[in-house]
Amino acid sequence: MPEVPPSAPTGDELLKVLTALGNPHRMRIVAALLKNRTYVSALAREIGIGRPLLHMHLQRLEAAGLVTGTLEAAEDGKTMKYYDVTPFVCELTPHTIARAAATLTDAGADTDDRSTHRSDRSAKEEAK
Amino acid sequence: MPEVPPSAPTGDELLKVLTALGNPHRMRIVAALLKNRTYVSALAREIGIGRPLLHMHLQRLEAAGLVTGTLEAAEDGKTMKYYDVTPFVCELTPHTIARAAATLTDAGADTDDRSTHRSDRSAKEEAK
DNA sequence: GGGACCTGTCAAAGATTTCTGACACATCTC
DNA sequence: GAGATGTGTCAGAAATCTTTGACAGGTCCC
Repeated sequence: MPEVPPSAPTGDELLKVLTALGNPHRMRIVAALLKNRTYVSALAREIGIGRPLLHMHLQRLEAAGLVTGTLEAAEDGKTMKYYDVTPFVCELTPHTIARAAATLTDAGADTDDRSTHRSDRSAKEEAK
Repeated sequence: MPEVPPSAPTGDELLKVLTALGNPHRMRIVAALLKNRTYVSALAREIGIGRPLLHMHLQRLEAAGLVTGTLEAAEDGKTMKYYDVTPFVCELTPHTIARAAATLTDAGADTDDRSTHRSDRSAKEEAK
């Protein structure tokens, strides 16, 4: 989905993007990185959060394909990890969502369909 | 943000939309409602989840302005709540995110800026 | 009245996400 | 070596989200 030409994302891809972006810290991270790329420690100071926490957020964003990190050696020999934002484009409309929802993997849950759902009294029927 | 002409959403609005959409069930709900509007109980059966759960998800979607529910009286006198999807449009790009992030309220947290952050040993300095 | 629908709400359990404080390792400078 | 910087990881607490079962009310039909 991170490609510049807006292609139809699979359900799981879009879901990952949405959950990645649906967090104030991560929105600010994208904003900060768009303004100017930096390395982890500097970014942590700029945003005002701890480094382990930022690390986790960056991983989430990178897993969704929204940012990319590269290890680079500074002139003084220190290795630092610089992050850049991916120029993603994603149109969010009912249609887009529906299209994506059709290809949702639901990974991690039962993939079968035996009806063991319902909760109310309106459940005991339906077997007849 | 739910307006048809894509206006710039505030940070909190966009955040609400993203967290609302970032859930497989809610994506399927939007998809199902786009195909044809229904009432809560029928939708619960169609999606295959319990009614109280669906109720919660619908509330979340409605709070984000993505769907709207209306109580309607059927011909036989039963009152049922029909839901429709709002024709929202939302362009998701680094720029959009950055723009929204600038107006993030961060409601529910400290709104001041006294530096009580950082975690590593790399924190004890910075005051000098 | 009893049964089949509809609506809503609540409390508690379960599962995830978020956050923090260590820890370990590296290089460069004094 | 000590101190300041950078990297990464881990375990556990804290907060949030998701899910379920039970309960409340309503109308209609036999």
